Amino acid sequence: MQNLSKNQQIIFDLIDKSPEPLKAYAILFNVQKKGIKAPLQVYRALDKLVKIGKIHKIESRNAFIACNNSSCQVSNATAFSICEVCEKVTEISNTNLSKYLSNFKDKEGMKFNKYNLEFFGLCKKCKNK
Amino acid sequence: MQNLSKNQQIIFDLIDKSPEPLKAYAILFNVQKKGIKAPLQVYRALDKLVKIGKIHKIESRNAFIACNNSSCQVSNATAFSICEVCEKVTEISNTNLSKYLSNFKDKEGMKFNKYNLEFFGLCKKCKNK
DNA sequence: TTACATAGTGTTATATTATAACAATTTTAA
DNA sequence: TTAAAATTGTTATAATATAACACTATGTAA
Ligand SMILES: [Zn+2]
Ligand SMILES: [Zn+2]
Ligand SMILES: [Zn+2]
Ligand SMILES: [Zn+2]
Repeated sequence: MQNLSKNQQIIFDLIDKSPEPLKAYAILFNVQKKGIKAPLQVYRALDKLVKIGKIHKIESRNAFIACNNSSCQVSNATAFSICEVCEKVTEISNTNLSKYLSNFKDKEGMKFNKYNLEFFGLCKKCKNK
Repeated sequence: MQNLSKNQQIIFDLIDKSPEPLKAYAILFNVQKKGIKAPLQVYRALDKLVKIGKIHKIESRNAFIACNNSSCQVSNATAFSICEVCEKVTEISNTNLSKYLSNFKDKEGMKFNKYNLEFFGLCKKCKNK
């Protein structure tokens, strides 16, 4: 559990308090008043935060959310649900699922040290409309 | 099983015969001799081909591969293994896995009509080096 | 404490990926 | 046959991400 650098902390705080995934340039816009002026400064912090598992990238949306799963300190096994109407994203923490996927072997018996799963559908709210 | 339009067919053929996932601008470069000159022409064909399940997008790589799974004619349930060394991508067709994921319910009992799963690790070849 | 490695910062420029907007043509099906 | 839906062509531009270089801060081990 290492300390974050200045830029990493600024960017993590922003993502962590956001109710929705944030895109890199939205982050850039938001942190310019704090002195972070260039895309690279944002992307470097994002890369590091992803690497240490403080945030995750939602690949299908090119957006970033804070990890909500204390046991997920390394970002090697992630699962999300994504509402196709309101774009609400929720990290899924399900022991059964993560066990199943971590132990999954392909046809040739290969196991994988990392996975990312994205479910798509309607969230509860959007379903009841 | 609808027929493909001219541009869709050209682009599908290219992806289908490629041993590796292709990126949109690599596709564009390759089909320029066939008269497809602009990014949008490529992206429109890709969108359609993804929609009808003839190809899939590898989200973490922004690249496209042909579907190798005859039962996967709609692209609503996809799984891939990706080698982090040589970038080889293989579509996984595993009844047990797809059943498990299609029936998965989250904490609130929600089911999802669609998912995409990407495994990362070393392919057989890269592992034995 | 010095020196070395590692990680982080700041900056400019540029590469890569993807869509907006508009006009025309072709295909499909009632 | 005619109207809707799908596809095409084109120019311009938006959005996402990295290269390259110079410098600074931090940790660590002699
Ligand atoms: Zn997490
Ligand atoms: Zn919703
Ligand atoms: Zn498929
Ligand atoms: Zn490999």
